[in-house]
Amino acid sequence: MGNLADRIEVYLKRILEQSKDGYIILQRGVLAEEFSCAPSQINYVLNTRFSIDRGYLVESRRGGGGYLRIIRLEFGSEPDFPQLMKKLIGNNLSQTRAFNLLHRLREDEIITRREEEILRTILHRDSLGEENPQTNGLRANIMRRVLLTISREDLQ
Amino acid sequence: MGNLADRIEVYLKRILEQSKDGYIILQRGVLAEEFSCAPSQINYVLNTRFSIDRGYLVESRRGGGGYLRIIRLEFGSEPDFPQLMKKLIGNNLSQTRAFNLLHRLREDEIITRREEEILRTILHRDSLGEENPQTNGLRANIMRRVLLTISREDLQ
DNA sequence: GACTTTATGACCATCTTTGACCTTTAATTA
DNA sequence: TAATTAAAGGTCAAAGATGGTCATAAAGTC
Repeated sequence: MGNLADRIEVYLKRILEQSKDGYIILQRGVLAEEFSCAPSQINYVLNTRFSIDRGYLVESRRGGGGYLRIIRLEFGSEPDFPQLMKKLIGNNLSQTRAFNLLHRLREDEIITRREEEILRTILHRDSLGEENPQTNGLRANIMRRVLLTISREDLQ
Repeated sequence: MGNLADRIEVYLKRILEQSKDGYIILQRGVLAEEFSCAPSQINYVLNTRFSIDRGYLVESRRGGGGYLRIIRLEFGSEPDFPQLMKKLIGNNLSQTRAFNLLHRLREDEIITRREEEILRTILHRDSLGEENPQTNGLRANIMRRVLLTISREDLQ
């Protein structure tokens, strides 16, 4: 965790966890100031660590009184999360996006750490073959079917 | 044992021995610096001394804050695990044989029921494509990599 | 001397960090 | 109130920081 992006991620997740409403509001400039970094670094963290695939939504507003709002999307209670996931997966899934989705499933405790590692192994380029439309299609296919499996009643 | 590769190997194995989680994290550049050698020498050591056949997995990350993670596999004490795996799986694995193997792993309590179902889903024809030498090769590849993953000491 | 193992360096891939420039919105002013 | 200014946040490309690969040289071994 030596790098800045990771530290900012940890910090944001910590206060997000403490917030009771499932979201936090903050200012980009202030946060950048606290970490002594370029403001755009905050955007980098938001894009890579708080993406939709990872289960976060970021709203913002510019101008005076501008802000960032980071919202945690939990589907722990969502009964048809496979449906949502299906939308996220589509017919093409890159390794990066697949890993992000697994990250989210793990954070929501829908899969265990071991299951995440097993699935990462399988969805890795080294298993499926170099990244191209065909393997990305295969990856999407596998991911969709896995979600159906883990949402089976008898496996809860 | 006077050569560099051997000395690096001994060093890494010593700290790996002391680690309680079965893995260590370090930086390639730093290690190379400590041994006053080319960074690629570290890769040489990892490839020749910390290969899968010898019971290790190596993960890495590039860019700022990058690192190497060397993970010990459980079968470290079982020296012919790779041999066994070759015999069981080989370069071609039909769906039927894969399912039988999963069943055995489940009976031996090496994987959970849920893990078995997930893996069945993935190794099914409907995921990988109709049975042919190519998909059977892919299935074998996946199976092999999954077995290695669940042998990771940090996942026990 | 031929073969194998070890070591290096040039070049590549990926992830992070920064800075210059842009857009949007609120506050102020004429 | 329309125009202007100030105060946010957004984008993107380039530079920086790692680790990976591969051909080749150097060193050992038989």
